Amino acid sequence: MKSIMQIKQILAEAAIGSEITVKGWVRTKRDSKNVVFININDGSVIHNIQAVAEAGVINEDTLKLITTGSCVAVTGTLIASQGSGQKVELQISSVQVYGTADPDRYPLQPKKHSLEFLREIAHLRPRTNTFSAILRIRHALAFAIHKYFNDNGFFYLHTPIITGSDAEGAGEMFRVSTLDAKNPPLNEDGTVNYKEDFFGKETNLTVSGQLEGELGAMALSKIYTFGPTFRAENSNTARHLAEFWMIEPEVAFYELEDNMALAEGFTKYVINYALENCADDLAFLENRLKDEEKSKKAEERSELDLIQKLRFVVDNEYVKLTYTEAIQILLSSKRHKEGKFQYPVQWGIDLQSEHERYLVEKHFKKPVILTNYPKDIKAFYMKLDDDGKTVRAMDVLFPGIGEIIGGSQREDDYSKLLKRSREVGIHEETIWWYLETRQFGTAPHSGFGIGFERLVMFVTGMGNIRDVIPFPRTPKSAEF
RNA sequence: UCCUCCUUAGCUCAGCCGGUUAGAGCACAUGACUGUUAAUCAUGGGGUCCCUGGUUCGAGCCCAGGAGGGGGAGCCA
Repeated sequence: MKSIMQIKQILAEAAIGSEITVKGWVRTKRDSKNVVFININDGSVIHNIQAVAEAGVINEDTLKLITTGSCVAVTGTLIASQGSGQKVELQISSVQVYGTADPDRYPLQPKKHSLEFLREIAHLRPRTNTFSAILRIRHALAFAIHKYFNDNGFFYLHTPIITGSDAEGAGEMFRVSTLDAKNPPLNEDGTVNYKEDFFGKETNLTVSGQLEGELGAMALSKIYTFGPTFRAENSNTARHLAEFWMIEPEVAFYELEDNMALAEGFTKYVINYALENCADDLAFLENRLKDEEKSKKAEERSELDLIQKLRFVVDNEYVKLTYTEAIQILLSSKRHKEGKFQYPVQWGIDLQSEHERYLVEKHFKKPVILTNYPKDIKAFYMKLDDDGKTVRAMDVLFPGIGEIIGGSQREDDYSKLLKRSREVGIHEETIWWYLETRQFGTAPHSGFGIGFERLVMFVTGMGNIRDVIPFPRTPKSAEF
């Protein structure tokens, strides 16, 4: 009996001489008078398998249908390759064409395409080496995240996607409604009457599962969320999506220091997992980046190759310092003294990208965890420090990506939390359920959020977040 | 949302000071080739110069408006 095997399996374990059927998509076909070569990829691994046929084995009509992008099933015998590019190849005995791909219309050619062009054909780009590698790494990272938390006693908590709370303050929200947009029911004062809406109130897509995550942590002690998150911000950058995936651990009895250790251990684990399980894909992306760097000026080239860079993060301790210490470093920097920062540096400012980049990429040259920010530039739920000026916040900054994690120890004192929420204008009737956790068995606890796509960007070395998610959603763009 | 750059063949791009019939490489088609590696060689087909309006004897090129995209900033993850 012929076995259907994935190319990954064949290359790893199939015995010479075995009869095999490969099913996949044709990358290239090369033929000469006596022999034809077909390179097939099935997405299981970055490598293709080369199938070979002597002239006459495949009839001419079938051969014509085998073009770049077509889908085929090839049956044959695995033999040692005479060529130098591969160890084994499939000696074809029969070919079935599942689906043709008209070369005049199929947009993927056996050549390099720009990432911008591939974004316009997002329905086909997973068939390229670059995107299949990214998608495999994305999968591996997602799996590693669940594995890390599971192995460390965390429970996966599903927080709501549609939320009735509008108090997270994490950004603009997408409204969820079944009301007739052209003719909504109105109140007497002319405003929309959401009592008539599906849920009987205004609802939105979630911008964060954190508040609900805290509810879980107050029962299960260690939880994490991993789900889609939506922000209706008009952000047009290579680092923002309107729909992205976020991981948010929340842990009872953790203080800020424990939270920092969790963030460091977690990121190192998942990056190391990719290094150990995605070596071929990472090597491919590293070479791709090297090619790209050749067209850059020498001073803009990165000092480390992709894999070296990932190793470096895994092998070195993150720098930990307070916001106040960071401001001091910036103030005493040559760049500040020469007036080269575009934005002024002063205690109390929210650090700008240029400041974060200076700290991470120039000063320390490794991941940095900044803590204890001024309370006025951070969220209402962060625990106030004893000095009354700063909060127990932490941001993890990665080279090239910037902020990859934002987190904090949460305010567990009911009266302080209530006071702070009033100060920032959040009505207690909208978050009464959140406030109650501080009235019923409150506990010190901490957590953070990490943008999944930003992590995938860092691991793959991709420069645009639209290229690490299969179907990016950004302002003015929701194709596919 | 702001600043900035870009839009010419399927793709990546060139196109001089505004002047005849808009070019190249790759891709594609056809042919050649005794095992190729994004094969090679030869030949060939292929254009709404993003859209609208304007200036001009004449616009791919200049001007105005619009659309789409890239990079940077803000906001953040």
